[in-house]
Amino acid sequence: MEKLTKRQNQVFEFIREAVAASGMPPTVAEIAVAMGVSSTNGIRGHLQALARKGVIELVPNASRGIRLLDQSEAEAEPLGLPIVGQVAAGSPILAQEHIEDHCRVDNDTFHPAADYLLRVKGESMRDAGIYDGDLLAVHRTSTANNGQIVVVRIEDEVTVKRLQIKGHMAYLHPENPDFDVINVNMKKQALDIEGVAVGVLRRL
Amino acid sequence: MEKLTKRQNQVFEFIREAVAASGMPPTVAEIAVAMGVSSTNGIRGHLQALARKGVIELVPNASRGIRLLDQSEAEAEPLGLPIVGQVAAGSPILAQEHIEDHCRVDNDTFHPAADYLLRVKGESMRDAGIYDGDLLAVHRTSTANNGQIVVVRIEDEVTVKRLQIKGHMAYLHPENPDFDVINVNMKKQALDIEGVAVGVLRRL
DNA sequence: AAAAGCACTGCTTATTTAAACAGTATTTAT
DNA sequence: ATAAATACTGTTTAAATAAGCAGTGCTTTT
Repeated sequence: MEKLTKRQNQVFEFIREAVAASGMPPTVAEIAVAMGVSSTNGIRGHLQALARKGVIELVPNASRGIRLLDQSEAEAEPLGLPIVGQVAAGSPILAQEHIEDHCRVDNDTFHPAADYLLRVKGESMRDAGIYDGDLLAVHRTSTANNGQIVVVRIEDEVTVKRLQIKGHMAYLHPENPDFDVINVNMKKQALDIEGVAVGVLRRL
Repeated sequence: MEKLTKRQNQVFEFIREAVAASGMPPTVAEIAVAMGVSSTNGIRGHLQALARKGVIELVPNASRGIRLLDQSEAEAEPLGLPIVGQVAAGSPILAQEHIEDHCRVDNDTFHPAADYLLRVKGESMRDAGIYDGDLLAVHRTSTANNGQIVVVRIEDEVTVKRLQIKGHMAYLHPENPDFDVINVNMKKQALDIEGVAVGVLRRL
């Protein structure tokens, strides 16, 4: 960005202060008075220079037609919760390569607190209001109660289902009649609970 | 604070949107065009009413002399998005008394950005994956396209439906066969679009 | 040394804009 | 029932405002 002259900077600062103070941009005449300049034309040059240098935009023939363009420095923003996409077989859910993005959602939005957002694949939980592409807020835990929607890993596959445990059998219920219940004999097969669902976030 | 009429609310909303979009308040004539009113005088009355009710301040003889007051959550970033519950007839959706709570969700999680979260009542949008108690992320706007899920005000009632406009008829489609389509003849009944749904947030 | 840019004065003109006047019809409150 | 507030149409006027023209010094760059 081209540098402003000292005077241009004064004019720019005045415009910013005026907008902050009164909620509307100043007129050219108001700037002239504030700058101690007797002609509005003395200011017009500055405005055109500011517009050319990209810090403001001038709206032709509009009163107070000065638009501040924010070239605000990117502030150090908290990353928020990681969005986890496809999980490769055998690797931890929160491995770096699974993190598609971040979403600035406060983790205490949910109870218990969410640790990450899992992008849901498929329609198997449709009737629970969880659709393909939704972000499922997940609280990491290795224990869950019957009836909770859980993120589980069976034979290196990660899936989301409603949990029911009876003795050594685990039944993973989909919420869609087109899908079958998955039966897991925990004496023969490993069933790892990765977390419980604590919320849903969908972008329309 | 004294409640606004429906029309006054529309005018107030437009001013807010205009300030946000262009960085300066609109002229009376611009508001008149946006409201579909042929005389600026039709708007002056609204502005004076809004000033009397304390939501704006009018600067005499100044072009664009409209100052938005009530900076409540204008820069209340740490609070996050307001959660709006039951909306009383005739008052702005974001009126203080409707705000149940806040949720620290970054508004650019959604596109376009969400302005507030509306707590959904009833099951009429169930098959769109929007359930009773869900928080609907809403972008404030007074215009929407066919097929979008919108927040509308009909006869002072606020409701969420899928929008379809054909000529002077508006059809508000529920997403649940147990509910009927609402037909609104816009020549007879006012239909005010309060915003479009941009996301869903559910706490399990 | 010349050219370009900066920072103005002073004046004029056209457009934008707020605001006032004079009405009408409808709704809401007393 | 009456008054007040709401929600306008249509026109006019004057103030506010942007923008153009023609200059004057001064400083910085080429």
